[in-house]
Amino acid sequence: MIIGDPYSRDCPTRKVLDRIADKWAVLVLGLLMGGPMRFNQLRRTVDGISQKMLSQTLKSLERDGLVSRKAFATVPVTVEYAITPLGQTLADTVDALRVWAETHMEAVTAHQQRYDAGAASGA
Amino acid sequence: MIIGDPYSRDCPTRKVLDRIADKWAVLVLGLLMGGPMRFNQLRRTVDGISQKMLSQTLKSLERDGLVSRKAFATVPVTVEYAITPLGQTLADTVDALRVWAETHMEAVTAHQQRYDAGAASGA
DNA sequence: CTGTATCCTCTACGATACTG
DNA sequence: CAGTATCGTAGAGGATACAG
Repeated sequence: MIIGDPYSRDCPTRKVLDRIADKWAVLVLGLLMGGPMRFNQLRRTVDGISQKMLSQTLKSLERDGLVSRKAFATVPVTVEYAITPLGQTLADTVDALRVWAETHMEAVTAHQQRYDAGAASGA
Repeated sequence: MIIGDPYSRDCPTRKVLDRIADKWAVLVLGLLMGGPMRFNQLRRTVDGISQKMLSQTLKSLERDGLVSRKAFATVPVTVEYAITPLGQTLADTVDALRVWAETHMEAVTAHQQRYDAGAASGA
């Protein structure tokens, strides 16, 4: 049954991949590393996210235990989201990708340009 | 304009994220770590991938310089794909995610179940 | 302020068929 | 065997409006 085989359809590793695939989740997670934030505060900070996606992302992160939600019964309801210890471990891991990007993105871009130039001239 | 800010729309880090987001790319990359493979060989090994996606994925990986393509002018054309040194560095980084998954996936799943149970009862 | 529900579009992907 | 081109569909995600 090979539960650890990423090449089979049902594998926990693929699930993590899908979570990382969600760029909004990664972005929000990274943002919360800097401390708790409120809903609209997140929305304003993450460039381009819609309420729907933010809401959806936060709910998903909370369900996974990566982020915690705390509501305050103030007059206009206030909600604070914070990263959990578990979420912190994932965020740290994902951060390695950011480092990779910063280190190698230039090489990738350069290669893309060479590739595009070559493909255009029929090579 | 903060080009290095992942929270702005145009940021190299987001591009890497998008690449990782592509589970097929990750899967193929991981597979090629074990040595060069041919097109249909990859197709047979990666459970559930379509020719279209495999073709597309390989082309994309090649363009990024993460994978190299070598064609042999045999009677039925033979093509071999191999991971590049650059691709290797990414694969290694991504592997950290696999490790995270194996380490924490159980905790995540457990939390999901608790969450679902709580949400159902209205807590 | 913090969400949820609805609609609507747009694209990613699979299936299929065809070429070198 | 290795790919490309076309078509159809399902789902992701944005915009909007509404509710607690």
